[in-house]
Amino acid sequence: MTLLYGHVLNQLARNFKKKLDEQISPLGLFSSQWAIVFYLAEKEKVTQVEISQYLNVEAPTITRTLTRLEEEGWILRESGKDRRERFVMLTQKAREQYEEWLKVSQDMETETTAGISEEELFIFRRVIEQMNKNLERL
Amino acid sequence: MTLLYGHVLNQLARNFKKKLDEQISPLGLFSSQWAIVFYLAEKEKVTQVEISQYLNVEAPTITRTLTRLEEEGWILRESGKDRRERFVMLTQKAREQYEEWLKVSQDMETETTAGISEEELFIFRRVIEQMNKNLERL
DNA sequence: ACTATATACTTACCTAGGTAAGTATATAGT
DNA sequence: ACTATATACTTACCTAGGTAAGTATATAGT
Repeated sequence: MTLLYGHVLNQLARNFKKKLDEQISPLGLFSSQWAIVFYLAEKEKVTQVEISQYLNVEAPTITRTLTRLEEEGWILRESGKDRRERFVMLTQKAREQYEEWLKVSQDMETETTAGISEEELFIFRRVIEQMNKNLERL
Repeated sequence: MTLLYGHVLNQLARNFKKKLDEQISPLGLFSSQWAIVFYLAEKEKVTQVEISQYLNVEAPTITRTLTRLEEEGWILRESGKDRRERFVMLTQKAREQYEEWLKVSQDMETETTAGISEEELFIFRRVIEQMNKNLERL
């Protein structure tokens, strides 16, 4: 019995993030910020809780990252009728940059999956899904 | 074309780390510290560069984590003849705890891979390896 | 032997993940 | 209606990843 899966998963996730940051941070965003922007582009207007649940990241982390996105002018926040909530949406400026960010990040995905068959990728995704389910139970 | 692999990889790696931290941090170590301790247990005495290369983590991060391990009494550092180097080794105290840490982390691996066939795990590892190779080229 | 370069590590500073506890508002139970 | 509880977000503080630049020592090229 060896320790393996935690280790290799952590390494690959870090490699991916590091390379994406190299590509996308010169365009004004870090990869974790991009994950939020990508979600907002589809959803128009969401609460912080929705972002937190979608990304599976704790609320305080989301608060901090949104503050940075707001300071950079990529998002706006407004309060709803439920005054505990804050709605988040992309600015026009962010929408103008969106295609460029998307291209960089799609290219990363294409490069990453090169030389791997559809069948292998399918199993890869299934294994990840099963592992996530297993971890939820703990 | 969707963005998928970076996202799901990041999520799974975080889930794994979070659960392992829940289990192992009450035993006096965080999961990233455990990765170093696990390596040291096999290697007896290594330089920081060796740790950095093995884990594929930048030197400044290793420096910081080793400082914490030293403060907690889990490792010792001594300088070699090449006075730029610092050799790192486990303390007796750490060796006494080792089996307990190992058990927790092996149990995590077992739980994580439940319900996944050997064949699927084999392909999973191969895909990860190929993705790492692909990313190195970027 | 001398100087430029390389290597090992550190310092300073950034982002991003986490937990624990706090504040303000909404909801549920009576 | 009133009070206890739940919800949404924030603040404070910890670990861990990164880059850029610094220090001290070793090595290579002449």
